[in-house]
Amino acid sequence: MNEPAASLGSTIAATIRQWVVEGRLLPGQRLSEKQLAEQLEVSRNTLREAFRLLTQQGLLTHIPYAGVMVARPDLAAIIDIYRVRQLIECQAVADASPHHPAIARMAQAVEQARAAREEHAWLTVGSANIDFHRALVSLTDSPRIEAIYADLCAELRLAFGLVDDPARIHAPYIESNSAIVELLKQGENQQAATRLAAYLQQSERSLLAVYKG
Amino acid sequence: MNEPAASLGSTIAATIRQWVVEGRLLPGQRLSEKQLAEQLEVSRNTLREAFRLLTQQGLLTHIPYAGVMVARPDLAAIIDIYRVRQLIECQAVADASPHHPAIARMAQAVEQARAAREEHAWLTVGSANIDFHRALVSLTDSPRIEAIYADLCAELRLAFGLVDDPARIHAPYIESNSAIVELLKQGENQQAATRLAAYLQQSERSLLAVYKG
DNA sequence: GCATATTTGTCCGTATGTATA
DNA sequence: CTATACATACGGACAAATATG
Repeated sequence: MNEPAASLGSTIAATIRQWVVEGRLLPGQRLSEKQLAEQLEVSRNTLREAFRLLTQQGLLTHIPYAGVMVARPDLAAIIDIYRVRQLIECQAVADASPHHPAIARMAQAVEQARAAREEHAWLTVGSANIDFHRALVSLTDSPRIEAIYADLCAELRLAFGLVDDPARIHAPYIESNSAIVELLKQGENQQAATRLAAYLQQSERSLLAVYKG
Repeated sequence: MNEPAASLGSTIAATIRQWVVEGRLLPGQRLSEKQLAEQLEVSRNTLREAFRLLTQQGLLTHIPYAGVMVARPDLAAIIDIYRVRQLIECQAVADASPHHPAIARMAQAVEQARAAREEHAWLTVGSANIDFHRALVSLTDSPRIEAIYADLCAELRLAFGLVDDPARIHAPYIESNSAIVELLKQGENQQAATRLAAYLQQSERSLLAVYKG
């Protein structure tokens, strides 16, 4: 009944995952087995297990006999990620009950984002925005969809990593998120879904704009 | 420019995957590392890599220091799988263009199912039904959604494996599938989605009924 | 509750195959 | 084309945890 009792491989995977989303490892960068194994003080076999997990999650790219590298999301990947987000999130909102407990978590994330914006803590604003969408997805009450979305978020953070100014990306959407919460509470699911779709489209556009530069 | 040059681990994974969907390995059955490694004539490390891949895909369950076993989908898992199917498939149909090339593939799958039904080849009927839904999902033009759905199908086959009579499960839905294709061609997406939702609900019910027995 | 046997987890050394300089 | 560096795969070894008596 205690913690998952994670194996060393998954622990290492979590570490590398952290490095990737923190930007400590950059997209396209090659990861040497021997070098990383020495640095993390694990054997190559253990490291390889971690590589397989992260490759499956889309964070690393594995080319047989050529090694693994940090995935480099291209334009097509970003478009695809947003297509999946649109499908999952809009449907989640459309089918939501006005009394679902996740709505409270969404409201809480909005408040956190507002407080962080006051202090110009843009990194926190970004995290709160992600929390908002994660809570939104949990409206579906589906463990599998939540797991899929978690992987998607990791890939997205990889893409966001190339963006220098987090304020531009996240800050303008706080009020939009707040409006979605209110609409859900009132049972106006269709309006909420429309609003969410507009947000996603705009977010995708800003991200794509950065990639063209 | 040649074949994907799959690693041995993924080759072994494909073999085990085949065994699982064929019913050669039963849900809940424990897989001994040493025994399987000898049987497949690979080292334990290579086999473990295959285990990681399949565990990530939901086909195997891994408990640290207790080994891996074939996943045993419970009632909650089946309900969850159908929730994901409903979300993905209905949205795919709702947003589909009447001229999408995937519609032709759907129609083709319906014809294959009809032909197989004539010959009472129920296994082929089942495969054609799966092809129908796979084509339906490709309406989204999203590689990630198609990959997610492929994993979902593997889990579903695991659950279907416990069902003795494939005819009961698949045969009645051929005409329903055919109706969906026609509605899509006419641009009646909402009606098609409604019809699809009814099918999924009925399919879920029959599967759950078997599990209670 | 305790000791033992089995299985998994992890690591190392080595040989082979592949890609790249 | 050759050579080097690296990933891949193997087998064996020991440590850690679990299960069984």
